[in-house]
Amino acid sequence: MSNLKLLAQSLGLSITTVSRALDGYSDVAPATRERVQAAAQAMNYRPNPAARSLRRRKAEAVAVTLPTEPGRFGPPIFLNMLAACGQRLAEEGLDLMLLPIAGRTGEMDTYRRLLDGRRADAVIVVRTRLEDERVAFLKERGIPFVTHGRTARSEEHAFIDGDGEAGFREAAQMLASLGHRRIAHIAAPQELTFAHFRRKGWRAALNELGASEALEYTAQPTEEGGYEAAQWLLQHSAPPTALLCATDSMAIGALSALKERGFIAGRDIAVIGHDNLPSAAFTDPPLSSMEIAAPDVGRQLAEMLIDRLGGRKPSELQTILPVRQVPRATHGPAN
Amino acid sequence: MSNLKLLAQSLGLSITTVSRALDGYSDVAPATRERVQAAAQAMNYRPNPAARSLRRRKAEAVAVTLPTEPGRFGPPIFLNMLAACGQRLAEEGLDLMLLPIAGRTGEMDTYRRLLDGRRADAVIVVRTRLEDERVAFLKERGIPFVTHGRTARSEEHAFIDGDGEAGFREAAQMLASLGHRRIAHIAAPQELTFAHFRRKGWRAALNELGASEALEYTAQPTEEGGYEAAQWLLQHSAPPTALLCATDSMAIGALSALKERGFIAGRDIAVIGHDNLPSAAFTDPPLSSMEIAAPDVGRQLAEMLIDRLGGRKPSELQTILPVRQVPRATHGPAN
DNA sequence: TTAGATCTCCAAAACGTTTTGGGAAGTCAA
DNA sequence: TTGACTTCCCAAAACGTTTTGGAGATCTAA
Repeated sequence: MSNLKLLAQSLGLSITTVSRALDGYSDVAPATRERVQAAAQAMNYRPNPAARSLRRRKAEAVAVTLPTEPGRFGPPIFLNMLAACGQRLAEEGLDLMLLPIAGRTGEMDTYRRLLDGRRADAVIVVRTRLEDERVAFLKERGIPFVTHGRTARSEEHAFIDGDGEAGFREAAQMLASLGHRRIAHIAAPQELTFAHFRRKGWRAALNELGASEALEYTAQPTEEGGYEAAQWLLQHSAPPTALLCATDSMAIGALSALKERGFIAGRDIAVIGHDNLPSAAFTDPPLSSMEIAAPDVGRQLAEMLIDRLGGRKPSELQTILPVRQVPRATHGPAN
Repeated sequence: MSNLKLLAQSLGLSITTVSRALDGYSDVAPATRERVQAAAQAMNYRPNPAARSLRRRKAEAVAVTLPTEPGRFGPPIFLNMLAACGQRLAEEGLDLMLLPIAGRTGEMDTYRRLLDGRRADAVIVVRTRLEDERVAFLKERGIPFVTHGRTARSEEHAFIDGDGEAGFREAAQMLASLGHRRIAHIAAPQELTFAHFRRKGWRAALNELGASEALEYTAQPTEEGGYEAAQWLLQHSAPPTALLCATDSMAIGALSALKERGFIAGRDIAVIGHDNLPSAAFTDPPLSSMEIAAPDVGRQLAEMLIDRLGGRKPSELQTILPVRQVPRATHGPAN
């Protein structure tokens, strides 16, 4: 409603001085600055964001693109993470834009539109794949970005990720120490980075243990996928005694398949998931899981974006967060 | 990168003409228009959004404010709804901004900042309460908005909502027809609109049935809340034979409490939830639930916002979507 | 043939900031 | 007293659109 011109008039100052006073330049007298600040407060002045970004040639916004295609979208906590991220960004005057994209094909179109149109100064890339063309595109254009999850070329860009590899290795080792020898993995599609690392951790543990066979089944990271995988694994000639699942959603599906066959998880067969979903504590039996040990991934993500926009180098902005085991009742000893 | 000036120069036309040609005004010759369009395409021209909204005095954006306070945020499908909404808005050239807000107090501050700063042309209000100060504020300021969920003064504003009342009435009636007489309700806090209507539907059914008592317990709409509620209800002197839960999350918590007491849902006691969470089909036994019968709530929400921005009256933009029962295995007959 | 209507086009003025390049006092040192 | 520095302020030029208010042609009707 009110703008710099009005403010300047009412103060008997020039627009320039008012602007500089509010921006904290040193070339305005302390007394004037205070006068200006008081008036701005009184008139409830807020700089017009459009005018500001037109002049500054910055959008003052960060975009996160959401692949909507495969129906479901990641763990439910995801929105909370975005909210936390947005909250921190807001403190810096940055808006968080949600950019949904149609299919895998439309994805790059959206990116181009986004960047040709200068609608965002930086981008958050989620649901990263090992070979991710979005990352390639952003790097080529020189747009600052942070990925949520690593890629095959992580050393070249900023990212934040949980150490799924260590988590799964640890979980598999624990299962082994409980006497399990046939520890199967219910994997998510391997082009997804998180799936790749979780599987890798499981494999590493098996290798260390000198396991001869490594039973696994890949499915969609949903309850359906986990159900299907468990069914397949259980009808194997030498069925596994433990199921290490890429996600809690899959683990919940697996639990359902086990129940159908009369197995009791934690007694007849061990099950462990990842994500520590809110409902994980309320499955029957309560699901053993693991989770990123940091309470504020969203905030850290925001912090990295801010640093990146401030010119900090990508190589200094690479965070791998430790994963903590959340043992419950589905991972008893082997029989 | 390229702008109207460059485009105009390369075509030997004025900026005005180029602008009007691209905007489809009738005062530019068809031949010229085509020439301009071709050139724009070739130079990959995109209007600068900041300049455009500065001049048009519109933000070309819609904001949705996310209460982050009570930790968890609504059903997991919520993000998908937002994505669908954003996708439709994008077709109209509108951005979707995520505005996280700290506490209930910070909420109004954020609204003020948002609107004084002209950062959004319209607002989506989620997690509505019956008496919602956000709605009052927006109405007073005359900002177009659509609420996701009704309020006590719904007739005065645009909203989209599921018919939870009918859904819960129907569910209670079905339970009664199965012989249940003590149908308890696990309620969510009644200031939340959805909770109010679901409870209302349950009460209506009980009244129609001439039930003398109406057992209920209110808790947070989480698994923990449902667990706590079920525990309380079961130690009643005349315990219920059916639990009608405000949300699936609560129902999942309730299932866990039942299991602990050795009850089998669907045989010893009936349980029904609402939302049809992805995991509802994989609880043990699979959870009977209900859901909004429309596949595209997000898109409809976007459509209403667009209409509202186009000047359509709120009274014409009020959608109550039917709720469909999703019967599974937790609602057997009474013993 | 001419007055008016119709077609095309355009110069210039916004929109509200930030930033550049000073300018006018006042201060200090010599 | 003078010249060089500071200190505090400002006019004007961007930034890239859209919109206003015409101006020249060309066409139409009498």
